[in-house]
Amino acid sequence: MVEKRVTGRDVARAAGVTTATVSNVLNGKRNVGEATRERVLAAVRKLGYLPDQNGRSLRQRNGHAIGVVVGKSLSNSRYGRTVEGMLQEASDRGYRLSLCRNRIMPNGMRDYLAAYYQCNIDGVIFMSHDTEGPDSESLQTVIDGNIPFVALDCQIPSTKYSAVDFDYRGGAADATCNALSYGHKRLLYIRPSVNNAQETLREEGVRQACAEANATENLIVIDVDVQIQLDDEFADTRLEMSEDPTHSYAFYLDTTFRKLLSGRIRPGDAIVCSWPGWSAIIRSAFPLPNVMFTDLASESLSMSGTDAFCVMPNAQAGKVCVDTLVSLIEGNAPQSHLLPIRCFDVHRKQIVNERPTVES
Amino acid sequence: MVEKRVTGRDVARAAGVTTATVSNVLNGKRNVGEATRERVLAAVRKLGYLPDQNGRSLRQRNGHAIGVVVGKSLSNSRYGRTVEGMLQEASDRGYRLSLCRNRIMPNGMRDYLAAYYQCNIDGVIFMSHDTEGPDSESLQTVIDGNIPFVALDCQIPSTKYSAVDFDYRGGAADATCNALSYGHKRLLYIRPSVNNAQETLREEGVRQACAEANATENLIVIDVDVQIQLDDEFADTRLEMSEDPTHSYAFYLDTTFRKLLSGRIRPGDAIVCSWPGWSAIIRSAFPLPNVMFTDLASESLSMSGTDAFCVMPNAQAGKVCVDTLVSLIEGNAPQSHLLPIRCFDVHRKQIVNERPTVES
DNA sequence: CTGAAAGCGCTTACAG
DNA sequence: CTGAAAGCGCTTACAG
Repeated sequence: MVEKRVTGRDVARAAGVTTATVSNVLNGKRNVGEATRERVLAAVRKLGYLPDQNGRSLRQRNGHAIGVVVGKSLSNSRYGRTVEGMLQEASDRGYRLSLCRNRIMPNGMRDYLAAYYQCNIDGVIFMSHDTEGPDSESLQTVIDGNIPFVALDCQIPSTKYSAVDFDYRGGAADATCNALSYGHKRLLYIRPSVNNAQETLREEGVRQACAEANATENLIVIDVDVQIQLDDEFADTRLEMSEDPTHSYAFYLDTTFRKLLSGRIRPGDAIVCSWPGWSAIIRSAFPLPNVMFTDLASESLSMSGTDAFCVMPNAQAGKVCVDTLVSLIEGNAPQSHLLPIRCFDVHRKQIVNERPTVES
Repeated sequence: MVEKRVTGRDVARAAGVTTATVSNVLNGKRNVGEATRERVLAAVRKLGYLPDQNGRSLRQRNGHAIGVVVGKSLSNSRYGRTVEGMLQEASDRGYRLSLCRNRIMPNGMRDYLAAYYQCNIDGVIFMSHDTEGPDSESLQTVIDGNIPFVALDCQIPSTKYSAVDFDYRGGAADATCNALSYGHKRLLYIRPSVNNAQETLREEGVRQACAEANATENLIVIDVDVQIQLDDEFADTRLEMSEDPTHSYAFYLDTTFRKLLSGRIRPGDAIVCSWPGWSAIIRSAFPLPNVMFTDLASESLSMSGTDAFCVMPNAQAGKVCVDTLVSLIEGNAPQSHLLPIRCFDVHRKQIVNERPTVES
């Protein structure tokens, strides 16, 4: 596309040196005389030389790029935020971010593994979608091939690759503890009827906090069928494409909550919801006095519809993933990280860092 | 990392041919005898050969990758959705997606231009953030260098590069027309006090629809100061990092709306909001009867707090961008696209495709 | 401290 | 229809 590419040879000629010296000046691998160095740098500036990364990668046997498996989930702002954190950290560390899916290629291999073997990427960050991790066959390939691999939010610890996870249990416990501190009689915990590690841990956290506050008998757990969202990869694509707008997630939830919760919420209840935005929908459907809402996760507009919510450290998770992966690529041992989830109380305007004293 | 890389030479040896033949079989560039072809493919399968893309790119002078400038905006679900559309289309077309920012490098060049000159990417899709496009110097570089370039949502048409834009005017007109069709006395249009193409077009659409319905005297335009969000790149990072949670966007908006709109909303009003989620916040702050809300944009949970909203064709925009860019890379002329924005009415449960008849 | 040369893995004219 | 060879642009031992 460009008429005349500037190459290392052009710079060498202009500076009166060889391409080896140009390379050594730019990469600082070995000592170069000050005068020569200056001449080379001047030529680089003058010609606007930017080394071709393909030649570099071919020779060095690494691509200076990280593959990020985003699955079907990038429209979820949570994952977007995570990728943003990754992007910042990766560019600071001289790595590019290359997006992958989790699709099976014609040869039966997942696309992100193929990208690795094709030397497009030096390692993989696998972002799970609702703690759904990589398939076991791919995981075995990762282990056998010693592929630098970070599993984000997959809840599958291993000594063979790195893992970054969220402390769902602790976050839920803190949030529940905060809710109980307001002295409401009952605690309704509304969770999706899906069985994954995330929801199991959250429920454990809720139960644990209730037990510690001697409020186990006040806890009512309500399961919500969210099948529609989990089954249909293209639910909101259909909305977007105007093909079947009534299947929208929020519309479905609103309808579902109205049916499911009718007559079950009472004034004076404390309500803890597993997923972001649920508080606002339920509050708007059941405008009862003296009900305290908490979401165990948050989206951008969460604050307007709830009294407290957990803040997912998504950007931080992205950074930690990149750090951990680069460490693996450099030959270090795998690490595991468990990131804390903080609960923010809208009225008290503060993070509930430690569990507040219960006033029951 | 991998102990023993499988190379084209290994395949050639196993099949009793030269590397040239292996390449020709895999790329289908020239005719290869059926028997030879079978032998090569068998060897490829047996050895699990995946060609190194660096060697390929170095020789072919292109990287089979597209750069996407995501700026500071990927945590906005709208842009995540767009990237999702790009990813699907790009992988279908054999291109990788490489994330770029819009940062100035030490040499004074934007990172996405550097990536192009380093042959990391074959072209650029520039996703604007609130119709904020590339700086004019970079744009000149793009034009002078004949760099394949697609400006998404930048509202800066040119014959030198491609542009994909949204029909904000048409969407706003349709939505306003739909709101007027309910026969409310007044129409309050609540828009951010920012001067960009997007907001200008939306207001034009609103005014145009009012004029066509002879309702211009019923229109009241209210500007909202959203300075906090536009000024502070890290507003929600601070929230996430627990550094200053009270500056959250939603919290700020809630407070602002309560002050700004106090006493100005009356039962029986129709309210049109420029940005997604505003309807829900305002409705919850002013629970008045018989008020009809419309958002001129949508997020995932929009439906629960509003009566009608515009649906941004984000995934489609992503696909169109990739198609357009690939066409440019292949040497075709630049194109311009204007994507329609549909308005969805929650009660009528349908897309307002054509403007409904006004019943005033 | 610097140069001449080899080679990373691929594709593509050039011969036959 | 297939092979032998050149070369994409870089980095890195190897000499000096």
